[in-house]
Amino acid sequence: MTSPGVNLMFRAFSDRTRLRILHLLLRGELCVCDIVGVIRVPQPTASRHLAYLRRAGLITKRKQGLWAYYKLTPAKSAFHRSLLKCLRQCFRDVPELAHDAKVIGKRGCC
Amino acid sequence: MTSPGVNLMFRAFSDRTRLRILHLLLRGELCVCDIVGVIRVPQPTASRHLAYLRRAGLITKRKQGLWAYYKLTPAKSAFHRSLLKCLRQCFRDVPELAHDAKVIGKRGCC
DNA sequence: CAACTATATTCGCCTAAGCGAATATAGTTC
DNA sequence: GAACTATATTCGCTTAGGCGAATATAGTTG
Repeated sequence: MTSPGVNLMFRAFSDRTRLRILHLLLRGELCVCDIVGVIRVPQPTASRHLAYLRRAGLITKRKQGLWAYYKLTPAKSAFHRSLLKCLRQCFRDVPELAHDAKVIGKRGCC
Repeated sequence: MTSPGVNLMFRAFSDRTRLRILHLLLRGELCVCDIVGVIRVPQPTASRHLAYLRRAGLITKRKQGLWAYYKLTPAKSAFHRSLLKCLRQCFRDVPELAHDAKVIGKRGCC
């Protein structure tokens, strides 16, 4: 009846851990262990949030061997594009995003 | 420790009723009875959501006599501006917003 | 002040969803 | 196939928050 999509996408952005994951993915594809290594959260927690983001249509998964790589879904609507812009703008308002950016700069892949 | 602001604002957008209220307010100030009249939700429900939106810093309240008028808070950050843009873009993705716009077009004030 | 009107708050109930801990799955390597 | 590694799922617990119904508050009008 009504679009669950928009609500679900906003909801996806409303959790701190998920916001950090999304923001990391702005830089491109990452595997789970990279994400875990940067945001320092238990691996099952990361997987749970990644599943949530996938359900919301915000990220896609690519499996290769033991690894799972995630990246942002390319925006397919004006709304989605605007949401991604919000994501970029968050940077200055959410302190841990700056921290994450610094940490991932210093890392190789897992 | 961490910014509750961004999370809270996203969360505020993730409820269907609140999204409808916010979208109505894009047109300017409205009183509670107007909102109730358009989105057809019990008055206490509307008040509850309005209180939520106020806590999130998204709307402000003006009391005049018996009436309470609400309007969008002017954006004070790039992030907030982007969020409002999302709000405008939602229009085509959330069917009831078009309906609401039609209904409010035909109304005088309460 | 009594009746009325617009708005706000409280209460009890129920669901979504977050977390840590444990466990399952799947692919790799020896 | 046994051990190992990366990732996913499940479980039990807890909190946020949605809803309807009832009630409270505050301002207005007679």
